Amino acid sequence: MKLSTKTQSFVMHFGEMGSKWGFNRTVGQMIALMVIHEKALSADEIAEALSISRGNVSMGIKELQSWRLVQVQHIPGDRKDYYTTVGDLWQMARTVFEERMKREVEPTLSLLRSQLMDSADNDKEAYALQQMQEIHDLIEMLTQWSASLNSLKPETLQSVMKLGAGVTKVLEFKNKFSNSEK
Amino acid sequence: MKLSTKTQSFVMHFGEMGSKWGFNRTVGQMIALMVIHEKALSADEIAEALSISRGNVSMGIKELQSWRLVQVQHIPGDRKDYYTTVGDLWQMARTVFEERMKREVEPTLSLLRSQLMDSADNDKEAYALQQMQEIHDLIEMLTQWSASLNSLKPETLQSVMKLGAGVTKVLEFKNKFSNSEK
DNA sequence: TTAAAGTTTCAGTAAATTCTGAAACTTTAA
DNA sequence: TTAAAGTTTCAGAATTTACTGAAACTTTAA
Repeated sequence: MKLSTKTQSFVMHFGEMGSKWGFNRTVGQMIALMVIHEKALSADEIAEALSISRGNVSMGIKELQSWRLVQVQHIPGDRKDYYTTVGDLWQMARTVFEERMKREVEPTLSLLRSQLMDSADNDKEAYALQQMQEIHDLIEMLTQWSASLNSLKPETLQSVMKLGAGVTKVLEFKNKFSNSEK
Repeated sequence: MKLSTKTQSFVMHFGEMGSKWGFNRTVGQMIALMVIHEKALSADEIAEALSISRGNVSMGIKELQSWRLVQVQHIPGDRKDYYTTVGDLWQMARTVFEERMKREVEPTLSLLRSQLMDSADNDKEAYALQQMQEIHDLIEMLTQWSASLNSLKPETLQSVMKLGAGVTKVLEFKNKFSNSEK
């Protein structure tokens, strides 16, 4: 499988960025390849297209499956496994977001909760705990907010986003209305 | 400088998570230390508290300055540099968000734009380009939306967040209103 | 102006992560 | 049942990233 120049640089770029997005180079390349390739790919095709070892592909697929980004597809009469991305791009973006929250935020929330269980021994620690409390509250708020938005259906979410900072106007309006109601 | 047990585990946790958040272990520990320590710290104090080399602290400070998270503070009659976090925790969260967008998203947007400049040579490439266009549009929408929210003042942003998925109700209401106006 | 105190840099080393490839394991058609 | 095709695992090699510590540089008080 030969990649066109444009395809090639797209795939390589996702490799470079991969580490910033929570996976390693080859995993980044793999998901990029699957996204721009309409048909499902076998592990061998992936290895060939990216010039990486068969073992590495297998590791990468496992990783992408743990991210819920890739799934197996079977072709009748062919016992090979073929892999494709799960859902459309919107769905994938949501999934990546959810998984990153789970991996990057949840462990911290749970550490903070346990630290905040008991109280401070001295002034210095009191300040530290106060900061931890603030961080906890902030993260929790962001988490709940994003979870509630993520539960909207794509179209709705899209119109909310289009509104942008315009929400505030709607907010003011809502306040005015609910006041006049009383 | 000796750290209490709670402080210690907070700092170490930020070290572990650091890599998932875009910096390395010691940089993560450093920012955690500064956040829970009320007074500004000298490089030597940081090195001692974390048992890391002086050179490493210097590197880490440079990194945190490039993230706009840490600034120098001078104490009259003392020629040493002391370091503190920039702004309150809300401000820091915004800054981290902005910097991560800049580092994790902008390069991809710009690659996609350049790829989309010219057209496809064949069907396979046409599909690839179509996917790239979709990714581009999606990222751009998210970017603009988050930028517009980030421009709100903290209190406003907070009430928008508290509203959560409730925005949709307000949205419907707004639609009804603007229709009846016409 | 100088020397002591403070700060930064960076070459080399250490540690962590990623990748390869061969061996072990699994599946299925004959 | 077996052997060929397909798949997965994992120990060690390669690569990348982080860290140390000593040397170079900068600042300032005398």
